[in-house]
Amino acid sequence: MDDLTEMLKGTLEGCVLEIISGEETYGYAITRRLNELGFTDVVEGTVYTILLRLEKNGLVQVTKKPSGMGPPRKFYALNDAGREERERFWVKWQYLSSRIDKLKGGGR
Amino acid sequence: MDDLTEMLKGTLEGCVLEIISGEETYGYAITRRLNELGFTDVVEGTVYTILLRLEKNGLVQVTKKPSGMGPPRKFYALNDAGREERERFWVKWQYLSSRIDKLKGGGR
DNA sequence: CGCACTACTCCGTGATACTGTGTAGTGGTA
DNA sequence: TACCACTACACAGTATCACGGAGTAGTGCG
Repeated sequence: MDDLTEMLKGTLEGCVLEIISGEETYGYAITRRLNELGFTDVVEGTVYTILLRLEKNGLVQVTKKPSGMGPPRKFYALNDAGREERERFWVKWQYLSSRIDKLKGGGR
Repeated sequence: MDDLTEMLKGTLEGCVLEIISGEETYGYAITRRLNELGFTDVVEGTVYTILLRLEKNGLVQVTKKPSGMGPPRKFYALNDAGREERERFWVKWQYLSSRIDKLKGGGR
């Protein structure tokens, strides 16, 4: 798939929120998960900027744990604000995708 | 619907391509059409920057016509490159939306 | 000891939608 | 005439976001 970066703006953060909501996890693993899910070109640098942003915006709770497989990991879990933001994201996604699909189908 | 601007990045241009592909039209009318379609916050300034970009990238053919209802209008129509770009846009949209929906549904 | 893999940080870049302001043409109305 | 509303386009500046690249560290394997 050729370049999706522009299309991912605003949605990738929501995807990360969704992944975190499933289980407490960390940056490196989130990147691998996104790659598995078809977001093949998403790299670590991108995910870490999103995670720092989530932390700065108070949407996640962060816990540092030793790894055994390398440096310590920063585990992320959604707090209440994070769960609300995740809800808002899905509402927006639903809204947008329905409008786009309507436009595709003739826009009537 | 609260702010969709980030989510629109990369998709709004495709929407404009789709609208133009339906009929030769002009900036002001495209803005109204987008508003009707549910992209309520999209304003003229945004549409004109997209149209200028499409023209600069050689995806449209432009024809100036007098209006009778105000200043002359610049009508836009897709050329071959524009039709190809439109195709690529829908392929990308299909790819992205299917991945996101899969993630939403549990990501398996 | 070097290399691969894991794991995080940070600075800069490019693309995009948006904001605000300005210009201009037409028509209605007081 | 003077004013306003609606139509129609242009452009400079801003914010946000994903990404690239480089660097730092920890573990284990040959």
